[in-house]
Amino acid sequence: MKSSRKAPTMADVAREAGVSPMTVSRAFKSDAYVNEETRKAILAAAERLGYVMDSMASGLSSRKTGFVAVTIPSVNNANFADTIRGLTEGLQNNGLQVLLGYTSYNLEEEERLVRQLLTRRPEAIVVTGGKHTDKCRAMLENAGIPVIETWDIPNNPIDSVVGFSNAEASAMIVQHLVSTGRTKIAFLGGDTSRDTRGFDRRRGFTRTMEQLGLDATRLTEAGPPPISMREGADALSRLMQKWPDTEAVVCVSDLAAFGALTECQRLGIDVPGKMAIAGFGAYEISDICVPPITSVDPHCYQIGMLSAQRIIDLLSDTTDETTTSRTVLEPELLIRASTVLTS
Amino acid sequence: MKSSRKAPTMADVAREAGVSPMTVSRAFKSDAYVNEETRKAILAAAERLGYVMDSMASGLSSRKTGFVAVTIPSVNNANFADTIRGLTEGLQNNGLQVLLGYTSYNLEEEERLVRQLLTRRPEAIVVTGGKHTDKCRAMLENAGIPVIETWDIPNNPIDSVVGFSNAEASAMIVQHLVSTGRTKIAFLGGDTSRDTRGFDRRRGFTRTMEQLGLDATRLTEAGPPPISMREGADALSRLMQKWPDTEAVVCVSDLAAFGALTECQRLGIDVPGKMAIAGFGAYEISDICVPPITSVDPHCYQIGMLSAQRIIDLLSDTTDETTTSRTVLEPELLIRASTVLTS
DNA sequence: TTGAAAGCGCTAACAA
DNA sequence: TTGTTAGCGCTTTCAA
Repeated sequence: MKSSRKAPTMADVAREAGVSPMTVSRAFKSDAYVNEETRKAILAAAERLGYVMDSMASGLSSRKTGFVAVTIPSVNNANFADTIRGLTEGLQNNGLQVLLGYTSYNLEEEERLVRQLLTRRPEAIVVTGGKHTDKCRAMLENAGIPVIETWDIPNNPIDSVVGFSNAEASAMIVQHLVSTGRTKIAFLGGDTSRDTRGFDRRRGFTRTMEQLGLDATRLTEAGPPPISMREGADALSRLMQKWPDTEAVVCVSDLAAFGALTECQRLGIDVPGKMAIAGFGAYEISDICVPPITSVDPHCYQIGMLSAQRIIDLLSDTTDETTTSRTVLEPELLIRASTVLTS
Repeated sequence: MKSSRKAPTMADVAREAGVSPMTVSRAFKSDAYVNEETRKAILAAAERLGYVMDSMASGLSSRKTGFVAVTIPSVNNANFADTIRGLTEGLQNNGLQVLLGYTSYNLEEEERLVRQLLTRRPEAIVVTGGKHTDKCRAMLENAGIPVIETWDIPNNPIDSVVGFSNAEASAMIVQHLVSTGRTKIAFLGGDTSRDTRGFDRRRGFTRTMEQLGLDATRLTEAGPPPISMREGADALSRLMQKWPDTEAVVCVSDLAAFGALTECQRLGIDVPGKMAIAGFGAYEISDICVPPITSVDPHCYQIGMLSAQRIIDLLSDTTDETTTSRTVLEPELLIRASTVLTS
């Protein structure tokens, strides 16, 4: 906070370089026609003055802010962080910048956040999930910009979708567990409608269990999201008190699954001998812990990348196509030692 | 992307409500003097038109964008995520919004990012660490806004500092390990100057070891940051080949420490019997894994909160004080079973 | 290839 | 309490 004098503007640079402001403006755009020599002179003048372009003013004038608004449930989550990376990387080559906010898994908070973000006139907006408050949905519909719903496959999408079936992810795991001979299978977490994705995973669990004619009532609550490792551990403890003969547990996330694994270690329950454990999210921990935990990879980074791609397509395409596209990713089952009997 | 017609402006709302644009502007500011009835009428009119304020235009005019720029090394890191949470929460009550970017632990990337962020005319900027490229430092110095350097205590700070001594964090751990009777202590990670904080932690290790007259040469490289759990595991494996009699290892982060712990489990090395393991960062995993891992809590959330507080103070304080303040947090040693011999 | 004029949507400053 | 005027710093559009 040294020099507190007013920041130089284009007019200042123009004066310094002996050209008109408009020429300075052109010199800073990669495309525009400017004599190579004058451009050099202008850039030098700008450098001398320590000029930094005001992209807010630029955006106001050109009606292109260069922002893409993104909302995620939590910043402290490796899965969403990967999606953000994919978005950022996919977008930055096109001069677009992510404007990020988090909702704390709260739809009212999402509404507040979306309202705030739209105020910045983003050129597109990416939201997590397909469930929103009515007002939020209305805002998104009327924003007049591309809207991408991710991490889910809404029945009634607002615009574009880049997601996967959370229910199917659970189904894959249940089928795998059954194939290893387990039938007394429990679900841990996903008990609140706040985390619609976790809720969907639990629904996928019960549905698949029922289809296979198995008992789908072993549902252990673990509280509102995000479920911590500790909550996963506590939930497993309660689970074993209630249904001591449980042979396998499907957890709403790898973090909960790891907590459950540690609880088994503390309780002296052999994994996978006595108990199989599976998670969700392909977090690094499930790959490296002992034993490694079976998980499902939803391809978080890809979700971000494909969303970015979609946005770029929509923004560059002049034809005002109303085709609401739907990109569905296939979750990948990662079978690991926590569910495999090596007998 | 339904209604693609032009978004309503204040002028539209003013017309709809039968007042002047200026009155609409006032109606949207919480402080300004507006008749309660006219305000209601205006808000109703805005609602009817689906009006959303353009805070870019507002910022241009008022010279207050409401942005606070923040750079962190990585989004996918629970520690930095906590700092972001602290910042966001501390700032939002004052109508300030975090504009986030990540540098991938790369100073050139930081420079690029800072340049881009300054373009948005933030009212303050928060950066991680005290090491920057010369150009980046110059930009920060000339930005004319409060600059907060965090997560470190630079010798020559740009402006304000909210940090802690990474070297001291290591010192605390070394002293603790020595107090438990270990002398053959190694350090894992922090071998690259890219991660200045990790580097400082390693320096703190060697310095403390030397002060205690112990061998400070057992330094195991783990590659450029971020160090994954897997890299921690691999590094421990190499460490044991090179110095099989090592009794304790100080890891650059809890993630590396957990990786090391799992490797010990795979190698059949008893922790803490044969080997003590300590980490850094107070990640949840180190609290819940078996055995739990001794760590140091740098109070990440507090760093964010205090930075936010400092920014608010600086922005509200009209006196143009040049006092570069320095807030130093005390890391907290969390002694856990991974280093404690229960004999 | 460059410049001049007008205005993006809003608010500061003043006047009523 | 409300309105008027004049920009904020840039780009669009048109003319040179």
